[in-house]
Amino acid sequence: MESSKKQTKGRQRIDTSRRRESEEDRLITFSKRRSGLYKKASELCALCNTELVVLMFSPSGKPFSFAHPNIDVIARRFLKLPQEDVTGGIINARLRNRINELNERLTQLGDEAQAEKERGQMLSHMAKVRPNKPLCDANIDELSDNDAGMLKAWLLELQDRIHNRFEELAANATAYAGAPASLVDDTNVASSRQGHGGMHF
Amino acid sequence: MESSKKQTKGRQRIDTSRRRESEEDRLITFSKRRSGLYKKASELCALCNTELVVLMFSPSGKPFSFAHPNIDVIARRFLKLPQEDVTGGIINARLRNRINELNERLTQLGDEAQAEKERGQMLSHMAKVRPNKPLCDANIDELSDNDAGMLKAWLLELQDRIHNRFEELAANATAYAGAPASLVDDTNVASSRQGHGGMHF
DNA sequence: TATACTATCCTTAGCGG
DNA sequence: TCCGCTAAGGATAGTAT
Repeated sequence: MESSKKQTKGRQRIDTSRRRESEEDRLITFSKRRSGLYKKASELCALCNTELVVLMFSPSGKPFSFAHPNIDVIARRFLKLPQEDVTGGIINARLRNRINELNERLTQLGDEAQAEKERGQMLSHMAKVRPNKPLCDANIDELSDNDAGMLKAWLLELQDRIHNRFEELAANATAYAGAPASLVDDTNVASSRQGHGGMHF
Repeated sequence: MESSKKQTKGRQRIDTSRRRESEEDRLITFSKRRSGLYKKASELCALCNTELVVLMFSPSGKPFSFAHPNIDVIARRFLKLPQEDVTGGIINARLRNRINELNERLTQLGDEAQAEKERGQMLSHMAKVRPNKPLCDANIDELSDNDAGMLKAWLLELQDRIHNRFEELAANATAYAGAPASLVDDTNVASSRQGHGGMHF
């Protein structure tokens, strides 16, 4: 057949240091690369027995997270899939996508407007706590060159930020969540914990 | 030339779901893939204007971290490199390695034995705080399926863990650090903060 | 909006210095 | 231990659905 014309342009080079122009492009790229990052993270966990947490905010301000190696085991239990692995590996592509979905639902407790609002609240809170220390993104690096005391101070600050963020999220979660907490059987969840065994961190 | 024999075997397929057998292999793989993960993270930050934190523990128990997009700017400032980018991009391979080194030094405040000791202390502490909730790796996923209140509880627990870990690290840091904190000019660092401008998270 | 496809670009396993 | 090299494997930009 003379249809030797390429079906697609294939992957094109982009400047990975420059922000994507279009908001839509940014969202698509974020979604794809977030999946890629999760995969890399989980592979690192599996290959090196590493414990790992990723926290991030999407371009639209939504929080996302990934945590730990054993997430696939938990996901199987949650998804009511058999624990034995028919593929011979720990995880396949489709299941991984399901896991990513779970990770996303895990932290999508507020909408974009809410996230922006919280961001403003956190900034003002931080200004109150340490008015002479702006605590910009740089601090972790700048502080690290000093001593453990300052690193500790930064971490306490980070804890405070996280705490306040999720205080807000928790306060407004009922309105956002599809079902109230009372519909979930807590004892059922608690009992399902016993079979896990491995405890790290 | 008849020397068409391959110089190396090139990249070989490995099972990314199975732990590397050799301790040395695990360390090498961890080092390489940690760099890769940092690169992916920084690209995601740059491309999508995303704010991002990665916390991880190496196979030997050492903590590592990566934070935020502007890390390269900060690293340049810290390394006393010119802010203008001669390569046209934000960052090149060599500089990225320097940044990774900084990230590593940032969190390498205790040796392996110390980390193990702390781990034990944290576990006993956690057992005291919530004796009926083992708080295994699974919790973040299990809790997420319930409601924001439980997610918040998990995060508070995580804060507690981080807090205790770094309380210990801070207490023992002077003995480990190469130089006492007084050798570092804090005012110099503080003044260098002003030029940063962007403040996120 | 998320998923599938594919050509192309990028990452990295295995070695060597 | 960390650096660089090479080639094979893997991730993904653009596209269509």
